[in-house]
Parts: sequence; structure tokens; C-alpha cells
Amino acid sequence: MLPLELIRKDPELVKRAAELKGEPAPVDEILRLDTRWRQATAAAELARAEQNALSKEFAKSKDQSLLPRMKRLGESAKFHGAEADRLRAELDRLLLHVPNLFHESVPVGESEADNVMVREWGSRPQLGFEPRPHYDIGEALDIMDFERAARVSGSRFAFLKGAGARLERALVQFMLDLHTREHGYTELLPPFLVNTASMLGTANLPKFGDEAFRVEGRDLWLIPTAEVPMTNFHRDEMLDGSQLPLNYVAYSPCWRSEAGAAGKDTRGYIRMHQFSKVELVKLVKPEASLEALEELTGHAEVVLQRLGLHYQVMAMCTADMGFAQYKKYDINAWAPGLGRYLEVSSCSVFNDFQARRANLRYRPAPGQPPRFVHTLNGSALALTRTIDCVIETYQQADGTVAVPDVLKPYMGGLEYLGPTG
RNA sequence: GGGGAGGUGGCUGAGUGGUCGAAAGCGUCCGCCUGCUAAGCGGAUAGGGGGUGUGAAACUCCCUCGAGGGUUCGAAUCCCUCCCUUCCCGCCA
Repeated sequence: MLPLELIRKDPELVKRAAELKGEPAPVDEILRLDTRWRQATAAAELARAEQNALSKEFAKSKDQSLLPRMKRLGESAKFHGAEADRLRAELDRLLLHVPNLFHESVPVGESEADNVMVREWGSRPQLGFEPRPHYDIGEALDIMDFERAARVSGSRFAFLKGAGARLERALVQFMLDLHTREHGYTELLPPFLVNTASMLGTANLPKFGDEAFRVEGRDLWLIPTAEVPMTNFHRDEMLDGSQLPLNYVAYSPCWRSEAGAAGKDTRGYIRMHQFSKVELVKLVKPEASLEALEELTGHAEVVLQRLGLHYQVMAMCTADMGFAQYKKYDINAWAPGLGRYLEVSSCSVFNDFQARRANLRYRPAPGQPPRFVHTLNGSALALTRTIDCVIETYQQADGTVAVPDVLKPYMGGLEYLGPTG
């Protein structure tokens, strides 16, 4: 959420940013409501001030003749106050629909095609034979099962089996160990269901409710990402400046309805209603947030480097960036069998956009007024697509899949995923 | 699910109708004292919003004691609903 003062002071800036992001922003409506709200507030406060003054007098003098006036003032304050509350509620509702600004370094663009590659690591491997997609390999080795998953749950679900299930577990373990031991993150195992307030805090609501699954009859949502419980971990707290930055890593399943993706990535282990992810979240001081984004992105990249997977880091352009992000990098890893890059990570900085919604504050130093923290998050990594890239990159001519060196300790020393695996 | 207790500032915790945004303590900051540190002494210290206004300030008013509603001229305090925490009982992986 953007501060109302900013919208008042520079509505054109807010409008322009929203336009470039391709998001509607009810700026003019907000300005109109703001004016009316302030008028109603002034009227209510005037009446209440007078009422308070008389009330003090009455407490001392018990002068009964004051009562009728006090009663009238009370009614007036109530009347204007109710109007002010109504306008403010509408104002707050609209404020939740105003997208975040973006950093000046974000490329202006109209579509995915305008994203800018900022670096790449490795190169497309030459396998010396026709590479197969992960779903063919997975089914041939009997480590991925889409048919039974469709029967048990529906489309966009999968079973992993045997060495496939173990591979995902190994990857999770490897990522968590890397980030906790080498990158200084504290591990959380968060709740996988959260309430509406948390979804609002990270800006998954009100705009993206269609994307999430909701528990019927309860105020609970299946998390679309661990970012939601993680970023809300310190909701409504007053942090001490000396505690920052806070770095958290968590494994969780993620659930998404994929409402807008009908017909897209229907084949394979790519776009699932449920997928596993290792997520990084940082709470930092405002002046440190852009640097923290680079650091966070780097931490995600290390995972791919250790796995020996070729990838590109893309700076998202305005149109591809989304409602809440201030700046965002996607990391796309190469899947030789599919012959395309898969988005395995998305790393974003939100500035104080989420912090305002979730009331994440810190006191820079004793005696100083509180400030909002800046929040960041990034996948490191999404397991589905990482597994695809591992399988497709390490596939052998004989149909087996070599286990990357870093994963061998997590796979009980297993060298190859084979039919017996 | 049944019954009890409770949710107050950065923290602990008092406060059952007006003089309470709120005692006291802790923490923190400033000053004094001390060769230095500790101790001691004095002072300061919640958040949010509106108005006037400035380079910053300053002044002033309003709101906020878990959330929402009600009673009252007036609510942290009384009533209702909900949420959360905790204890006992029941159920249960």
C-alpha cells in the first residue's frame, strides 16, 4: 500500500507508475474521497473537541444546564464521525488496489519480450543425443506419475515415486542446508494455512484471491507461497533496528489455482496446483533494500550453480512486474528436453509496500520514531521446475539420469536414477 | 466441545464511570556525579490522523487500552458479539 500523503502530493507519479505496470489505479477516486473524508473528519473533530471541553467542565461543576448542549454535540460528532468512517473505509479499500511504484532501474516495457537479461551462467549442455523432456523420462523410470494423480486429485497434480520423491526431498534438504549454513538464513517451518489478514499483508489479497484456494467455511487460505506466513511472521511488531536484517528460509508446499493459465503448461511437472518451494524472505532497513535484492538473487543463483544448471537472470520490465513489486528478477534455468527456459525463481523487493499493509515496523534507534521495514522475497528454488532441469540436464543416452554431485550425499550415495531406483 | 482466567505503551504491570493516553517498574536517551566502569541523583521517553504552517520546526485538535457494536452528557472501566492467549475437563494424531 502506498502512503495516502504520496498520492495526495504526487498523484501523477502514482498514475504513471500504475499505467506502465498495466494496472488500473483509482487515484482520482481516492483524491475525491480524501477531500470528503477530511471535511467530515474536521466537522466531527470540531464537535468532539467542544464536547470534550464541556465534559471536563461538567465533571467539576456538575452544572446540569450544560447537558442539552453536550448531548447535541455528541450527536453531531457521531453523525459526522460515522460519515468520516464510511468514507475512510472506502478510501482504505481503494488504497489496497493501488499498485506499488517501481525503481528507476526497471526497464520500461509492454510485455515479457521487453525483459532484460542481466547475466547468464553456464551454457546449454551438448548431450550428444536427442534430449527427452522430463515427463517422458520420469514416466519411463516410474518416478513421476501424472495419470494416477489425475485420478486421485485432478489435472495439474503429480505423484513423485521412489527415486523421484527422494530427489525432491534431497533438493529441499540441499537448499535448506545451503541457505542456513552458508547464507545465514534462519529456517522456519510455517503454517501452510493463513488467515485473510495475512493474505492482505503480502498483497495476495484483495486482487489475487482467484489465484488461491480457500478453505470452505473458515477464514483460512492455502498458502500460494511461504512468503505469506514468512513475511507476516513479524506482523504488528515493533522491531529493534539492531535486529535487522532478518533473514528467513522456509520449505513449504504451495497451492495455486492457476485460474488464468488455462491450457498453459498442461504437460509435465511445470505448473501444478501444488508444488514445493524453498523460499527466502528478508526484512531490512530501507536504505539496504536494493543491495539486499542483489544479495538475495545471488543466493538463489548459488543453488543452480552448485547443481550445475545453466540459467539466465532477467530484469523484469514494468509490464511483467506485478502489482506489489518495486523491482524484480526472474531466474530462468535451461531445460534441454523441453528446449526452453523455465522460471525457477522470482526475486523481488517491495520496499515498504507490504510493510505498510502488514504493519512491520522497527525503531531505528532508541527514542526515534518507528519506520516501516522493507521486505524482500525470492524462491530458492521452486522444486518442480528445478527437478525438471536436473532430470533433463543429467539425462543419459541409456535413459537413466545421473545424480548431481551435490545431491549424492542426500541420495544415500546413489549415482543414477534408474528403473530400479 | 464444556468450564475458569486473561488480552493496557518497546517490555512487565496498576487502573471498575469524568481530574486517565494511563501509576509504578524495566529498558532506552540526555544531564550531574565518579580517574574509568558500575552504582547513585535529576529529567525525558506510546502510536496514528486532521488543521494552521515552515527549509526543517512549531502550534493545535482528534483518535487509539484485542476487534466490532451498545448504554451514557461522558467508557480502559458497564452490557452484547467475535477473535486470540492460557489453565482444567473431554476428544484426538
